[in-house]
Amino acid sequence: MTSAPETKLLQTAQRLFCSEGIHATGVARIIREAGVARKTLYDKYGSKENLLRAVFRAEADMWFRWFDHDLPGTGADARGRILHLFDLLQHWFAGGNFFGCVFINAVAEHEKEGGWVRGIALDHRRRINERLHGLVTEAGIEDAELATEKLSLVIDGAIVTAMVTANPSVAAIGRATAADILDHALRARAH
Amino acid sequence: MTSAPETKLLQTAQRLFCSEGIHATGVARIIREAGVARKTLYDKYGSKENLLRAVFRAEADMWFRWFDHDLPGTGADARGRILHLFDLLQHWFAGGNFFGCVFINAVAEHEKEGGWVRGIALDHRRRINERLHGLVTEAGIEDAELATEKLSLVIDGAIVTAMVTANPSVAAIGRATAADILDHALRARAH
DNA sequence: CCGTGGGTAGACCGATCGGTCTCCGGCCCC
DNA sequence: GGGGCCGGAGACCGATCGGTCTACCCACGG
Repeated sequence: MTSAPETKLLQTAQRLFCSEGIHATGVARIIREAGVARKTLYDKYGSKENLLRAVFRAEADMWFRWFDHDLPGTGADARGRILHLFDLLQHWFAGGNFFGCVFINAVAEHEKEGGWVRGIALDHRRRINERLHGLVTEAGIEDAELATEKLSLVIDGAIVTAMVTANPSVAAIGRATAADILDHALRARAH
Repeated sequence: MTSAPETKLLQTAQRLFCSEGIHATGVARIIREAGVARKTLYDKYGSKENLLRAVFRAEADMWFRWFDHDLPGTGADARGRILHLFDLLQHWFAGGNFFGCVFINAVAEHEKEGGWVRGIALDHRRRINERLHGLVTEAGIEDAELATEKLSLVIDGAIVTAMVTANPSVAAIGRATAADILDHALRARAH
């Protein structure tokens, strides 16, 4: 199993990178709040940048646990699972350690032309949208690409709004907007 | 009139803060690309933080030119003006100097508990939503608060998605989503 | 009982940070 | 034509940055 200092570093970095900002978080603070020696961080991760990459992986894992475990576990139909995704978002927002999506925040504070961060965020977004597209198609929506892009945009809007306002209930606004999108798309099919 | 070095500094900071990140942009780079002396920056703005405040003011001014000049100038009805806002967003995204909203980006890379940045972003958001609420009410929508929150969320989603993907046409996705929201709200009124 | 490996504590490095200061060139107005 | 001032060039400051390295501690297996 992974050693205790390693996971402690990952969790501390995940919290600090989002709540304080990545550039604003010094290595000294990470190791102090993780209760770990400086050398241990560099033994385990090699650099602050690699630690950030590990945080990316951890947040991506959370999303795919949602798609591959939590959502199928509800037993709901495709439309219900899409809407339930916003309940999972609300739970995330309300968890007390939510300060935005680390992918979005990282893109915001890194160079956007030619940097490596945006590429990772784009890949993450692509993989999320693949899962969304599957649900949308299963729901019987004709223009699945359009509906997927709309839902993806609403999800990002909910995440950013929750970060700025610190109000978890914006997920319910996103849920209602998603319902508008799905209703519109399914009504179009009924023609 | 404001002196040339002052506006040059503001424009350079606006571009660099968004394209490279605020913390990642050093004062040395700002003055180099602005072609201005270090002393001039501190004579005009006093600190990097105050320069950031000026960038906040400049971006807020853009939004209120939209609401108070551009949108009324279209002559469209309230629903049409709400949708036209997304055309303005698309023009903003496609301008070549778009790397996200400086308010959102600044919140993303600053401390979110007890910091001054989030307060400024919240105030900006409140003032935008006031204008949105006026348009939504004028469009004859019953639950104006809900529709306003939905539209605000879609706008933020479009901004963030455009930042990550560098694709201006996501504004059209936002426009179509806004149409779904308005249609749903206006159909509810027809009952 | 001793050796080894994982971990802590913390000194230390060069680079860069935001901010202050001095010096000097050139332009404008009396 | 001369004095005042705006602003460019850049040296300089203490603090902090990410990263390296040494010394020591301690638990565990032969």
